[in-house]
Amino acid sequence: MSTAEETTGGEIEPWEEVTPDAARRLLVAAVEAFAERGYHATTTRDIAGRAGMSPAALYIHYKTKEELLHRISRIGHDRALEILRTAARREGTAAERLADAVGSFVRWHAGRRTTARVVQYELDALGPDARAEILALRREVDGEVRGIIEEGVASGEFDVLDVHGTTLAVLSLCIDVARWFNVGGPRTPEEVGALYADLVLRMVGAK
Amino acid sequence: MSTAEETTGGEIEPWEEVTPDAARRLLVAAVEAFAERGYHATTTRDIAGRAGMSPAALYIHYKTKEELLHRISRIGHDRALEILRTAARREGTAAERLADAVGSFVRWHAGRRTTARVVQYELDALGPDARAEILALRREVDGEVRGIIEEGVASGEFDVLDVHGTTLAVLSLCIDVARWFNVGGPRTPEEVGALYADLVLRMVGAK
DNA sequence: GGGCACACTAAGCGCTCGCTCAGCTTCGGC
DNA sequence: GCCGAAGCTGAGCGAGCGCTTAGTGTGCCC
Repeated sequence: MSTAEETTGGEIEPWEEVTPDAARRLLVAAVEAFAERGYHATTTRDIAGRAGMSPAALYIHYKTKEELLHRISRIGHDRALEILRTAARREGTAAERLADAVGSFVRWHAGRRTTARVVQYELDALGPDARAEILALRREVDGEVRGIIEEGVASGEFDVLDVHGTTLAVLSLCIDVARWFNVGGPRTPEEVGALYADLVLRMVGAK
Repeated sequence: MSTAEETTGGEIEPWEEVTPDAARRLLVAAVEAFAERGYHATTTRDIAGRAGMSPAALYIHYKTKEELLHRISRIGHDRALEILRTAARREGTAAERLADAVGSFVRWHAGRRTTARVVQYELDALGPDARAEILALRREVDGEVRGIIEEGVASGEFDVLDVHGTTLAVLSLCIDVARWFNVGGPRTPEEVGALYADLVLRMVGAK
């Protein structure tokens, strides 16, 4: 395991908002472990060990193992939403903004694959309250993409019959990258982002 | 919880190849539990309880909890491959066969969502040998879809620059249905299948 | 330099996990 | 009517889980 150094589309080293240092190390260790084995198959001893600490140290910075997942999920969803908002609110045609949104969203899912995996696939491990909070963020994510598509349809740029269904499909395509993308594989996050942006423009019938 | 009765595209009641009856009940219970909570969060007591048996009964029919997952994954992948092969080998243009493949594959992921969820998302819980066996089946799945796309490109029906990447995206779209599809939701498996078939034809630039 | 807040560890508690095993019931063959 | 095989249960073992607690080391304020 090496320190991650891939370019991920203008992102600074993440998790810097998590302090103190020991809490961040634990959180980064949890992201890696959850992404590798899943939340339920990860032990608190494993997380603490990866962070170079004893099992009990975890509980000084986090109340429970679930709080770690909640924090990761919250920060990850905030970041995902920020990426989409930036693309949605820039200047340009709907096609340009949709391509930008899909491209950067996919680059994030590929380049920060470990984080994205936890964020997208471990939602069910959260308790009802945390889950509801995260689901609200997901609806905002959906809204950003739907907004761009609706504008493209309104302006005549796009040819889409089922806006909701197509929005779902676009997000689906992006999110699933976290499942299959292989960091050591033949494709860079940039290449996948460019390919998927093109495919999505075809899906919406961009002129 | 009711007995599943949705139409799923001409499928007979599945798991009938699993005998004796008690073994099938346990396997169906395991599919439900794994799909709901995930493999690692499911206990053997839960599986046995759903099947109306004591915890020890499980071990008369299966050596370990992992063997249950392996059997489910194997049967599910066989079924998925069969669906794609049927579509790929029928008569018709590449566009017709691709639409049929995507439509029926999506209908299966939506209509048999619990099975599909386990099949697509619990692969990592398998040991190395079982995992390798399943990965070989996945390569065959990939090959069937890629084959149709290659034929469409060769015949001039499709306009695709990156065949491998586009194949990945098409499968991605289908598989992710198992993550978000809601049985009580507003869309039927048939509707999603039809929408996704149309989107995929757009992705490959079908004339 | 004494006292105290803070970050951390070693040890371990109570619990539940996957899985086992001795024994009970049922049933077909003769 | 007896017997052995097969299917299943009740009780429980050893292990590992999330988390707690008592105690230790360290650095800062005065």
